[in-house]
Amino acid sequence: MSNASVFAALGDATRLKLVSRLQSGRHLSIAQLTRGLELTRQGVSKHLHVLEQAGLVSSKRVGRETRFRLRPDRIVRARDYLTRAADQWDEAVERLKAAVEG
Amino acid sequence: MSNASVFAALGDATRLKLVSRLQSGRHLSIAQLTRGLELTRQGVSKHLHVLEQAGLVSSKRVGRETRFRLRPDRIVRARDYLTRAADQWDEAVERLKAAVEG
DNA sequence: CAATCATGCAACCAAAGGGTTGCATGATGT
DNA sequence: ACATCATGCAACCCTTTGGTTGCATGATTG
Repeated sequence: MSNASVFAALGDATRLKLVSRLQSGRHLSIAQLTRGLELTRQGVSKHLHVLEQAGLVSSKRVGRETRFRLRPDRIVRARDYLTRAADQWDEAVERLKAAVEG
Repeated sequence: MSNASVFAALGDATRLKLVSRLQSGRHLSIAQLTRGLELTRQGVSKHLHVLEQAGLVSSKRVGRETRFRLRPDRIVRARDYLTRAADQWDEAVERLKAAVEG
């Protein structure tokens, strides 16, 4: 929900890998996402739940498997937050410079 | 250092507030940064250390106080990472669309 | 229907995190 | 010199987190 929880969800190497793998645009099952990670299926499942709680991912039951897909809107929101942060810093520094020179 | 540690550092409401306050562009002491936060000075000090370890902030001793300033380069790097993530997702979805239609 | 596959749920565990208090130290102001 | 201010360091505490194992359940396949 909040920006902090989105950043917290991204603040784990395993979860970043999951997000990266979901950038293929496809719906992937937990078993598929577990492939290649040095981690049990349940561990991966927990990470996916964290990503879902943060709104970065959504899930849909398809038969006996649960498919996950990326929700890029939250990523875009987080990116915009950082863009504004960087811009505000630039502006503040410009103001300070002007104040010193003036 | 890594992207994950930068996101992890940003994944806390208190640390986001500290970053926000440092966007003024000035060097602020721990005591100044503690003002207005419902938290002890030592708590704030720990958070600042986390931000510094992640490279989001740097510190300099000035007399009896330690001043912190923002290092926007790491923020920009994190923003660029999210930008690429969103772009790659868009491209992947376009490819999937084309494959379905074709 | 039986075997198997994908998952969820619960219990459990060690480690990390966020917070506090107490004390030591070095710089400032009177 | 003395009192004070800003900080660092260490110990401690409770909660969260990242990970596991074991078992139950619902879907698939033969």
